[in-house]
Amino acid sequence: MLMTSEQMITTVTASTGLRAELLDATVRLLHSRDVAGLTTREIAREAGCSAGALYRHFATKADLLVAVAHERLRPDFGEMVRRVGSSTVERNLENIILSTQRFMTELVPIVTAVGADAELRAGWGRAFDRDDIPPRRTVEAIAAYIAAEQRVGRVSRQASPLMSASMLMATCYEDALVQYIFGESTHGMSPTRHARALAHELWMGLKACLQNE
Amino acid sequence: MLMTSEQMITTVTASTGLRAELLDATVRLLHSRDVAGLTTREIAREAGCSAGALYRHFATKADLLVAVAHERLRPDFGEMVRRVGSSTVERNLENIILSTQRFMTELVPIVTAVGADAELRAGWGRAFDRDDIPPRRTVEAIAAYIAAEQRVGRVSRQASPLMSASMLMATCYEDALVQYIFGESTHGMSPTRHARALAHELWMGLKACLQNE
Amino acid sequence: MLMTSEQMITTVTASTGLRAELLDATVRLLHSRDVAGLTTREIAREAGCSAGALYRHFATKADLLVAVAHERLRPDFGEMVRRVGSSTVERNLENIILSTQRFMTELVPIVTAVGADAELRAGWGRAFDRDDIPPRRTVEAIAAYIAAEQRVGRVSRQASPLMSASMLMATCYEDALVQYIFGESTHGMSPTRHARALAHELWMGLKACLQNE
Amino acid sequence: MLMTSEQMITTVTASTGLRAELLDATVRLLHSRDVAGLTTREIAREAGCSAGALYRHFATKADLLVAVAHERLRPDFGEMVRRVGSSTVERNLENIILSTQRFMTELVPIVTAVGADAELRAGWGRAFDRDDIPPRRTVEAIAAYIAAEQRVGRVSRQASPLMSASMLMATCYEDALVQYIFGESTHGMSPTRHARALAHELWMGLKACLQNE
DNA sequence: CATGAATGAGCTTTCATTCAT
DNA sequence: AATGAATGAAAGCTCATTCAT
Repeated sequence: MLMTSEQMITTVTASTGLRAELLDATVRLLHSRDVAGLTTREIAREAGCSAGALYRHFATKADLLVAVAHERLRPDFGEMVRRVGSSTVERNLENIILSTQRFMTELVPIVTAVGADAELRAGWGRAFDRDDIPPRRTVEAIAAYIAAEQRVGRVSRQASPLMSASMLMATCYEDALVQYIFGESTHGMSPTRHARALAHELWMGLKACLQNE
Repeated sequence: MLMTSEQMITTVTASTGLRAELLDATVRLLHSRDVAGLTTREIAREAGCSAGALYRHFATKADLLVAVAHERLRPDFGEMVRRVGSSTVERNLENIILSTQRFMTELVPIVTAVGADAELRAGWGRAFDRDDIPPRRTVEAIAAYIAAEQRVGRVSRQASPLMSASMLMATCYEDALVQYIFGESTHGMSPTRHARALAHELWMGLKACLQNE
Repeated sequence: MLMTSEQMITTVTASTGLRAELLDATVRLLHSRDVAGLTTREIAREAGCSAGALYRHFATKADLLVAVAHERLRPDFGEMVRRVGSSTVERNLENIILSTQRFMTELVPIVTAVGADAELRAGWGRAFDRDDIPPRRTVEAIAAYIAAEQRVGRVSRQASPLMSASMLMATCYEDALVQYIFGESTHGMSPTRHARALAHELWMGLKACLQNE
Repeated sequence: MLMTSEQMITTVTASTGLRAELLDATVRLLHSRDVAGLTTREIAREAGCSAGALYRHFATKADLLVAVAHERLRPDFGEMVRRVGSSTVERNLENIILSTQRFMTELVPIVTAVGADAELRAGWGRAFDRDDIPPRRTVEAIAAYIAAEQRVGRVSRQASPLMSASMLMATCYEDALVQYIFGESTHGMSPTRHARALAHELWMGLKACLQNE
């Protein structure tokens, strides 16, 4: 089985330290769609500690959000590769999309909050290796699956795993973003239907004219 | 000819009223990539009026930004349909992508700023008809082109114009967003190369096995 | 006549603008010996305006204090030179000392407050030309008088006007500082007696063995 | 031999108790020119103990600084008197000035920090006997040397040892203060040249017209 | 006794908004 | 209608001090 949203993002264990409590509180506030309340004071309150306590664990607010990105936003698509060759590619893509959808629903508020603040943006820019930014990691994980299918002959040689993975991820992100802002998705589809439609469309390109190869 | 970036976003008519001047000034500042500096004072200065004058035309800053979305962020892909049947589909897609890339580069800071503020988000949510939200309009414009090519037989009947248009738009948005936050794109490609690669990958899916149809 | 303390430091005109009011309020607080209360809020309150209003006139607290230094701490010893040749040198020195004493009494709290804050210190360091720092100006004004007396033959050719002026100023500063901190001067003398004693001692060095020249 | 800077300020005995360690740590940090960073935490860290441990020895930070003044800032010019009659007075003065310069360089940040805080100022005011404040002690030590030279006939009877000592000390203090705030001395002289010039000028006054006595 | 996490008041600064002119 | 000075409620962050362990 593919993992659930929680598993993808973080194992929400009973946070022992205040540090973990603060990370959790931040994610919780971010999900509450009330980014205006994403103040250090509010985060501290949500974590059940004082305003100053936050700064014992994170030098700046930017650092806290970088830590959130590092420690709470690391999707693990590792299991997917094991499904290579089994089921159908289209069906596997559909499952990957469903997982990515859930992941993006959680990611959007955070990315939006960081993107809107020049300092946080710069903080993230600095915090990640040039070659290890989160979206690349996600894309590469998905691309790895597609490339594997390509190797076993279930995906056309002409397809670019990276571009297709990129389209998959981007479409899920955009859908989550539109839902975040407008309350409904671009195409009034349910997540399930959207996943099926997207998987189908991607599969069209990936199979290409396999019979001709 | 494809339209320039400015044309895509708004017809910069000679703004007569102060109201229009303020909307234009806001868009201009938003383009300068400094969303943090998007203060009412700065907008007023850019529009050449006083801080207080702004409030004679917009009750709040949120209202101003909603108006910007309504009246200044309406991309017009109309011309694209005229290219149906000419050149090659892949080449036309590439041009559409190049335009969309530019559009998204300008859109990202605005969407990010709105998305980060609960009040602005709610404002946008209220300001647009359920069936007329901006992304849908953009997607539909692109889908219209694809559907037209489908009708003239240059795109596979099995392709979904809407889903493909959606992937195109989303991929451009995501690329612009990553560049906005991390300074470089997910795949170290130049916009031109990325446009070509994306057009190619989309074309793989759209042509499908045309010869079999 | 030598000018009074107020004249030396600033003509306390009825402050019209808020800017002047803020400068005055700052000087007033500084004199109140309660440097802990030298917060922007307190300064604003003393000036009778809101916390934010201060920042319409000064970009930072450091800038405000630099302005205080520039516009409120400019002693004018110009008149002294006119006394060259008249009265006795010792008597003139005594008057200069009395003025300098009053000046230093006002200067000490400000210099102390600035010196104690790394940022303010750096601000002052930047605000003044390398060759035009306040103490140098004061010393040179006094030295100018001594040099003039030297030219008319009432002070020994062997004396260094600059060093003597420096000793005069420093001694007055030190006396004011000790009084500021300990409540009484280093030598339990009254200002008047101290001025006389200091003038006498300086005169000892300045006349040297005039009869031998 | 004249004593070194360390000897002048405090005998750095092997601090056994934590109390002494804290006093030493404070002096050390004060010397590092970063008075702004003089936090209780930093002091504790420098002393190798925890933040809370400090409060077992000193009720407040103010108390700690008062203790520092009492127990660590007692310059001892005692050895100087032994040089009476030997070398030349001017040369001896030069050496005294060099020592005083070093002492003042270290004293300035402390005095500034104390002077800027009303509570610390009051603490120091209370901590010292009216007749035993630190500057008086320093002045008297220097004056003792001058008076001794006076007794052996190498300094004019008309000179006031106390006033001259006062000028010497004040000039050194002022020089150190200006250097602390503005980064360079009032007269762009090196400490060595300044010491020579000051010694010379003082000597002018002290010798007076010795031949006439 | 020592620890160091936690407190919370207070600091400088920003900015949407108001209102006397 | 327009101005722009003034407001004042936050914001992020610091640090002397306390207290359960």
